[in-house]
Amino acid sequence: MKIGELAKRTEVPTRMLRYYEEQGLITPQRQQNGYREYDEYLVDRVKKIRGLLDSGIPTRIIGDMLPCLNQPQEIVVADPDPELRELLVRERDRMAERMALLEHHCHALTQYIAAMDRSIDATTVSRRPR
Amino acid sequence: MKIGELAKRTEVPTRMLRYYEEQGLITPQRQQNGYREYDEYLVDRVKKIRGLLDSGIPTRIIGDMLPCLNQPQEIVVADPDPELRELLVRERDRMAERMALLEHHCHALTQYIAAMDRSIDATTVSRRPR
DNA sequence: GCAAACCTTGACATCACTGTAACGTTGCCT
DNA sequence: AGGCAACGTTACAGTGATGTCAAGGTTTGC
Repeated sequence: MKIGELAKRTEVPTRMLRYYEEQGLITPQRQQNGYREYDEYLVDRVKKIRGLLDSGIPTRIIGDMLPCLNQPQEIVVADPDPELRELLVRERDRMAERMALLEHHCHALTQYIAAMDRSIDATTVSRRPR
Repeated sequence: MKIGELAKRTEVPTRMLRYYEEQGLITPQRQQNGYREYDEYLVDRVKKIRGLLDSGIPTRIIGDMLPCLNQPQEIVVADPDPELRELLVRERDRMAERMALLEHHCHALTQYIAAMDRSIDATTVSRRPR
């Protein structure tokens, strides 16, 4: 498929698809006219890349991780590089930290919003004609 | 306290403290010699800023949110600006989304690491002298 | 009084986008 | 066949948060 279709299916703008290619995360074929030609399996791959970037993992590291996350179901690791394992553990722990933080701020915001709503309520009530 | 001490206590590099000031998130006093002088309460504030930035909130929006999150215990909202409420809800929802994503990838990574460990185990066993 | 440690501003670099300009290709309609 | 919209291409510039470094002033400790 061409870049536009992939963009639609992954909800990742074409601009970024080209960027990921520049960063070596995907390497589509080329048609004779120079258009990029994307294989089906890249749909999943792009979604994965987005997820990882959203989790704060830099492209450089994503490049190392992608082959790992490609494993379909039964995960069998060919070459259990201990250095890569270290990297993955570190990143996972950082993810966990970020989650905890997010949770905290999420909660704080929710409370504040609730307080705002109560305040709006009160204002309405006090303004009610008697 | 001076910028170095604040940096140490918050684990935020001095570069960033100056940047946050540039963005209007903190406004320290100045000593006669031009050195920045930070009040105690800024320690918490800076930590909050970091947390929010780590959650993916841009400084522009943090500026609007900070007064809200400052509320000590009993949250009372003076001026319940509905536009601000909208903003907060949007950001909170985005936070929730990001949390879900993080959780998913965290889980995937954990599984992969476990698979690596099993693989290492197997290798070790198969290599064990009989 | 001198060096190390700290502070100042300013400039340039990086990373992940994001926008836009300038231009080529394809598909469709009349 | 002409024309035009939709789609593709590269290339360069800008942004936001951050890193790094240079050149210089201030403080502190020996």
